[in-house]
Amino acid sequence: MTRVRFAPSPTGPLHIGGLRTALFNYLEAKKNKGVFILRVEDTDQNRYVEGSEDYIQEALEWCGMIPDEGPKNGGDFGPYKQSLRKSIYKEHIDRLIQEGSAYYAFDLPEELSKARLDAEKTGETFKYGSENRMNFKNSLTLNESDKNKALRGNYVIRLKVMPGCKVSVYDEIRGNITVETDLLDDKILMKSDGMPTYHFANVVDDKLMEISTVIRGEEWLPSLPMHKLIYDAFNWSVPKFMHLPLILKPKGKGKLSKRDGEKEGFPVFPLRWNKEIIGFKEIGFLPEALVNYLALLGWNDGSENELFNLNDLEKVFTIDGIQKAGARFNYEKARWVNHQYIAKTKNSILAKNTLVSDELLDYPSEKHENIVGLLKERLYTLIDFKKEVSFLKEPDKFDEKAVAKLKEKNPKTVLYKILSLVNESEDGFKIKEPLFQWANKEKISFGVVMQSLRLSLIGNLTGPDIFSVCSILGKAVTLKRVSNFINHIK
RNA sequence: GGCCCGUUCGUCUAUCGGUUAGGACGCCAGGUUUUCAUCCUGGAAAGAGGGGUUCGACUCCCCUACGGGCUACCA
Repeated sequence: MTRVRFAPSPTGPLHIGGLRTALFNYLEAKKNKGVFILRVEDTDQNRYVEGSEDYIQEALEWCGMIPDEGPKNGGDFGPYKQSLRKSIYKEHIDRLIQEGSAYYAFDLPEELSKARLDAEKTGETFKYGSENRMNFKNSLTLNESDKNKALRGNYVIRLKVMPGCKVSVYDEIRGNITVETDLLDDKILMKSDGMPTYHFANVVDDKLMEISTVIRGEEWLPSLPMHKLIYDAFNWSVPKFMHLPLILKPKGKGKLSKRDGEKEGFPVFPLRWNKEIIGFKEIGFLPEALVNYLALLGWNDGSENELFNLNDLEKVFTIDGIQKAGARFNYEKARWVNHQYIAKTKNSILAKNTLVSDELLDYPSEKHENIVGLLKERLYTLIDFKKEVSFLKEPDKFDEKAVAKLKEKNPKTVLYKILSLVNESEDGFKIKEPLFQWANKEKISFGVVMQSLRLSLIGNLTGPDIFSVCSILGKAVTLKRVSNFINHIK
């Protein structure tokens, strides 16, 4: 049974790096008809941010990735929030202490940071490990009575790493990762507030929740051998591991951060987080498009196909398609993918999206789908709709440069002809053919004809097909705008 | 600094020892369109460097360079 988990920390809004990790977990689960679990890793109470748990759940739901088990949906392996599992961690750490693979340490944080500074001065890296653990205050060095006294105060519990060995762990994407235990720290497993660290909680929960494959970001690769040591200490078999490449900044150095969005003008979060920070949803991305683009960042199916919705992905996803190197985020391409999805989406569905429907409130609903159909192929994001739909409003100003140019070509006869054709036309405004025939006969260039029409109706020279615009505006409005324009150029 | 991971067009990528190194975004040109956009056609654009292994290396190995990550009582 494939069981995978997405395990974010509720320290703020989930950003697209996390969302992609969730996606690959989800796909691995669905591909194998397995279970997708959401587990909230809230072991750091200082960094807990109100609202982020809900945000994570909502973001996953928006993308169509509903957890099979999790804090909201429940499940047989709960609780799914680490802060609610303290007794479980306690029980397990006690076992390690008893068996001698973990020990209490009483060093003050100040003492440790001083030791760290001292090491830095001599150009060395400080490490609390097998070489020097006997120089510190811990249950290995204190006598029984001092130890018991110390146990009444603050203490942490550290993993006792066996020196002189090699640890090797297999990663499904990268192969074997090997490290010498001499290089490893005696990592803290339990903090002085009684909460486990990530490393410990992660191993215990993955085991207890029967996770078959751990899929997470590459930033965890260096601690993988240490995790293996914890599994070993419990005499547990390890799950499969897959460490995903990171999403990098569009330009410059390093991985994509929350700041990059503000700087470059693109979202890094799926949904709005607060008043200032909007997400892909609010800027007019379809969730399928975001999911599609995120899947493409660091994965491909080996074919030349690039368009996959979540359903397609569930079928074609394989781990051999996952890239090893980090991938730069490219907003232009993301927009292009979104453009493809918008153009493919049915008018009726698009018209219901609030970014679209809000712009259509003043217009008769029977025309909504026509308007959407006329404009959707021009949109890269849904907020573009606001600008595109402005032709419905009477132009408040004209492109005077274009008007001046047009005036030289004596457009009045054209405009009066348009008026009369529109007048004669009953519905549908099939004025295109007669207008062109007339222009041809009168030896008036199409340019003048089209510019007259466009300037009078919209006020400038860009926009969707002008005869469709006529048709949507209706007879009365069209007549009015053309007449107004005739007055304007007097 | 130490450790781990990586490296094909500007970007995302195909190639799994023998290819004119393919596609996509972006860019440029042409076409369709009254115009802008869409759309169609074409173009420029890549194997980090150096050693091996091999009849043959983008592909396998080593070194260097570069990039990324980790190095907290954060995850």
